Amino acid sequence: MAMAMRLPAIARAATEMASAPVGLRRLLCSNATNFSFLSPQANSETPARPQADPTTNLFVSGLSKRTTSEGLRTAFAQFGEVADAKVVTDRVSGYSKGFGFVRYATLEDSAKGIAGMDGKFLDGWVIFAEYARPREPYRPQNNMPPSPYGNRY
DNA sequence: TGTGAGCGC
Repeated sequence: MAMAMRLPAIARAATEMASAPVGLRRLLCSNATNFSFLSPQANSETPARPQADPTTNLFVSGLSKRTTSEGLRTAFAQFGEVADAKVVTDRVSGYSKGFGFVRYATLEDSAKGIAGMDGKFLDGWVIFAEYARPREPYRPQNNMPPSPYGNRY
């Protein structure tokens, strides 16, 4: 009886925690060093917005290492048209880094994707779906060693 | 334990 209660209770707790806003999630998932509710201006204003601006692009974390880009696309495709889905993998080992990106065709779809997938289970792991931050500008790695003669010809 | 927070090439 008691054993039968264990798994559902854990699953429920995980889902509840996952359904909390991202800021609160950080509080629940880690031993927070910053108790912002003790701060006077915490209620009036939140200086740093925890959530990125809405985009068609989603950042998905908490993925199982076994989840592939195809699995990611399949899971998110039930809530909208997925234009692109990618699990980020380590270049040398090929293993998943445990997070990825899903780009929907429209903003409406991406909103539905978050609502439908955030805090849900995928391959046995509770995943987090949120709007992705704009990708860092691509700068080609300049592997040229500094010339002893300087950069002038 | 591809040891688990994160933002990709």
